[in-house]
Amino acid sequence: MSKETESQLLSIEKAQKMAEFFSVLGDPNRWRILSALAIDEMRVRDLAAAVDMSESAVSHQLRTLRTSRLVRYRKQGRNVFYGLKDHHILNLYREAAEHLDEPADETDL
Amino acid sequence: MSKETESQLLSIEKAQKMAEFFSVLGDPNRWRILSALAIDEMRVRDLAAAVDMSESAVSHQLRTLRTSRLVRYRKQGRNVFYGLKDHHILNLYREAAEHLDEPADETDL
DNA sequence: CTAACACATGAATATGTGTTCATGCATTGT
DNA sequence: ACAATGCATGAACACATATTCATGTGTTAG
Repeated sequence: MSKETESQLLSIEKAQKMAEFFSVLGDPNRWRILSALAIDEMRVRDLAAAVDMSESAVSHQLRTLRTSRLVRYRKQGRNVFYGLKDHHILNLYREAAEHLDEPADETDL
Repeated sequence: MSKETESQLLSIEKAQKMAEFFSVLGDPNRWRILSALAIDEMRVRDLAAAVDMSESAVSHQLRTLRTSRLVRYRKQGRNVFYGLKDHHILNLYREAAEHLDEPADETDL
């Protein structure tokens, strides 16, 4: 699917990596966290309040998001500020939103 | 995050829909199936052979992909030909591949 | 120094998900 | 008509994953 070798069967390894990445985006609370961070940088504690989750749960999810390089963080004293890492997440959101907005036709049933 | 209302906290419902959609792309075998269909339209049976899965497993996955409107199908006698539905899947692939190709920096650990 | 605070982490539990296996349903060939 | 083919589906089981709870680490306030 890359520029030159478009449309080849994905290797098991590459398919696995794709799946692992998209799985990270397969959780509603992670999307809520990401959307909150799209507004502004935030501390874990404020993030937890914003999305109505326990600080522990948020911290666990942030670890996942860090591993996938979707967020960055910055320590300042005993606070840790998180923010979005790059533009890819926004592009993925837009692309998916477009797809979801398309009307369903009969063949989908 | 839409054009005008960029950067608002995602509602639980919208976050849920996003997550559901991305979850579909969170399985390696579904990516293998999609990449096979990117090459050409295919029957279930050939698809199963191509990705080395049982026809039943492929059929189950195709159902998921149909529900998400990622594939279309066309019946011809007792055969059913599946194909990619639209361009979004390719754009999502490219965007993710770009992200995965970016080097990890120290703050990710 | 000590207590409180902000966050991270590990273990355990509950819930979700993908495959297999068995079976069902059309359609085609003889 | 009957058997075989191609695909779909439901139940069950195995495995992954998200939250909670308890605890640990580092930092600031008193």
